[in-house]
Amino acid sequence: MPDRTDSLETIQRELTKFARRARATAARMHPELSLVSYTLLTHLQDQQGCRATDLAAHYLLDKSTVSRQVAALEQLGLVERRVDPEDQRVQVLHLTEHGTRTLEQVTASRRTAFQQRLADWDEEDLARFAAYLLRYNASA
Amino acid sequence: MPDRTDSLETIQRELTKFARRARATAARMHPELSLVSYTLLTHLQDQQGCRATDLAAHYLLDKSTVSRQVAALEQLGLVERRVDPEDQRVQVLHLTEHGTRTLEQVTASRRTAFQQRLADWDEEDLARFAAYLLRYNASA
DNA sequence: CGGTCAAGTTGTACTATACAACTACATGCG
DNA sequence: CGCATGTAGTTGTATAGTACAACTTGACCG
Repeated sequence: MPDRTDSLETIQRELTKFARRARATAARMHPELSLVSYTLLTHLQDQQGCRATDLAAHYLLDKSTVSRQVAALEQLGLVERRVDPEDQRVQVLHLTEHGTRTLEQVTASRRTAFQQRLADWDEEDLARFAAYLLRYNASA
Repeated sequence: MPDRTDSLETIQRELTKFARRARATAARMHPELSLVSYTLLTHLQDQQGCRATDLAAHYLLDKSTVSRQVAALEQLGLVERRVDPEDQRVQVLHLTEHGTRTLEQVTASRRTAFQQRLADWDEEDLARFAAYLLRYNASA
């Protein structure tokens, strides 16, 4: 078995390799929805709507970045803003019908890509890999 | 145990989460060396020098992108070009002394960050996680 | 030799991003 | 109440990274 240092080195190298490719791959797969846009939409879906500030905090993005991303998503008709009646400063963001459908399509095709890529993994390895990734990300 | 679909979903979600954060984290950690520059330098180190075209092919980047990255690294004195005597079109890229030292520093501090983050993982989990990442990336 | 191919550079454009300055609204204290 | 301070979001500006297309230079083959 490799020792601790070897494993750390490998983890670092392979995660880096993955990160480098991810955006480009995502962009090629879905020219219509960047990795960032995609994750913002999934967050809106999971949270059933949230504020721009929440997105910025959750994804460690500047609020100006989120503001522009949201503006673009709104232009595309994927997202809509509803002013919070409790606080006029706040815009609660929601997926539109079109946004929901688009997200479903992209999610489906991403899922297919992952399925193919992991087709020859057995169920136990998949479960363990998933658990490790969760644990890793949770430690951030 | 989660079923196959659950695991695939988790893997997809967690890898995406990681990818989204990686660049920003790397940038904060090492303002002097972006994730891309860092990986280009490590490739030069591993390969003991290579051509710009090789970098482009390996990292799925356009040759113009690599050309500019390399120009920047040369400006910083991290990389030098040596025209291949066999073929005047080719520039073989090498780390400079300064490049080697800078890369070592960044690598060391990245290693420390990973060590801290994975400090409470036991050796077996690390080895397995490393193996899964290797296997995953190899399937690309 | 001349045509075709390969390596690399440069022009141009676009996206994602940050930071700073600003507007609009909210809230709480004197 | 009314101003001070704080929060949500937008806009101006700048930068990095990237792609694609057009170009230059050199290699190689028939």
